Amino acid sequence: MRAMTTAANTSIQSSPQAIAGNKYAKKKIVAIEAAASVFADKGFHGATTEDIATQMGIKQGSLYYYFKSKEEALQLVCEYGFENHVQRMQKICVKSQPFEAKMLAIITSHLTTYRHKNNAMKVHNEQRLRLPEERRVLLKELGSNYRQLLEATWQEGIDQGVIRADVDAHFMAYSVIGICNSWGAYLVRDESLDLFETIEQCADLILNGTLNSK
Amino acid sequence: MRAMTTAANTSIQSSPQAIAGNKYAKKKIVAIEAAASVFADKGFHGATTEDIATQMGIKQGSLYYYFKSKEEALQLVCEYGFENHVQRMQKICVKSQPFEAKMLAIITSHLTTYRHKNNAMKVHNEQRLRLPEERRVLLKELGSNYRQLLEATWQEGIDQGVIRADVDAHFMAYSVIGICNSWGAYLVRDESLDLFETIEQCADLILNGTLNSK
DNA sequence: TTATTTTTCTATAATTCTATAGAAAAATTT
DNA sequence: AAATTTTTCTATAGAATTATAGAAAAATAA
Repeated sequence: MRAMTTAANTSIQSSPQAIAGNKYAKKKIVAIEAAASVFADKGFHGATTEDIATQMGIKQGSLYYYFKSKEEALQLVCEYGFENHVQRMQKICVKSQPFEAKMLAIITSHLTTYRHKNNAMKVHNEQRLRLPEERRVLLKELGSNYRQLLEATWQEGIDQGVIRADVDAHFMAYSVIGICNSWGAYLVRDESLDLFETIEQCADLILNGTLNSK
Repeated sequence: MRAMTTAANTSIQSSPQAIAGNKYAKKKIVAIEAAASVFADKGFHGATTEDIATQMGIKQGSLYYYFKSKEEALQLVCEYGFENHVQRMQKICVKSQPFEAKMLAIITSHLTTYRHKNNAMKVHNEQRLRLPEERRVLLKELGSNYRQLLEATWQEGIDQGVIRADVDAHFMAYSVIGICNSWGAYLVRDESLDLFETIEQCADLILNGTLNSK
């Protein structure tokens, strides 16, 4: 059985993750979250590997048991922050439901992600461009996936006549992302901000605008 | 006359700026813009003083003729990027004009600033928190000034009945800033984006929302 | 308990970066 | 043209940082 583990190990992945399985994997997540918190605070270049190690209670050199490099750490943080987010988006968009419900779900998902995995999402948005292209392949795919889903949803709304015909789906996709990211950053910064009130206000702004229609 | 210059110099300000007057001041702006461009690209900690010097065609050590430190460079870039912006905001808000015209002017000013002083504004928004508190005194004042003006404008609109009574002026102030910053960043990134179309679309979204009212 | 594996530690090589000092070059004034 | 001032350059001290190697400690399995 040990021989088997070792075999699977070298053939599939030679990382300690594959060897030790659960325990290592769990602490690696702790490491990713520590890195997320430090990167969110100081930025990628402003953060040191010592900061990250200290945050998780180990010494600087020991960090390299979990990351091959500081750059890899940033990559993992970004992917960790963005992956589930996109999956959730897919579930919302696939489901057949009225436009307004969909949009509310999208905004809720986006802002809730900030509240939960706050640091990693923040790092994804603010620091991912510090990564070289090679390390952004997955992130790019996820990102364009996300935008496409959002844009298609707006087009649906237009086609159904729920949304004004002169609205530009592309513009709105970027706007929603912009609004959510900007309020998301506030949500991270200020714990006292009410999540649900913010969600409602964002949805109201995006759908109804602000003019007194009477 | 030389004696006088020297006197004025030591009593008021001992910087070379005060000594050489015009020429130095002009090249200092070149230095600030070079720093802005490099900081915008690589972030404060990711940028080196060598990058900035190279950008303006001088050697690393010579840069210190214009900046006392890299940190001072960031401070000057942020102030340079934000100052005129806030002044313009004040002019718009003081002038008595209908709410909708005011809001359009605000958005136009904000996005136009990006197109022109693009890098410095971008650096102000993305990198100013890398400065220690002491260096952000002026920036903070400018920022809270800006937000207050914006919030007061929204309150005016509500009081006049142009804007729905249930709209939150505070929320809207932050939202406008968020939308403008996010589209501003796109404007910097993508030269081909049409400025005036973007302005119109932003205003339309903020005022009318997207729902088909009929 | 002993052996093995996993995790952390210490120490350090190698590199990079900021800031300074003093010399050199360029520009300006006398 | 000579003297003075301004601007840039070279060289470098000193500090910080990443990543690695091998020893030590802790945890797990035999």
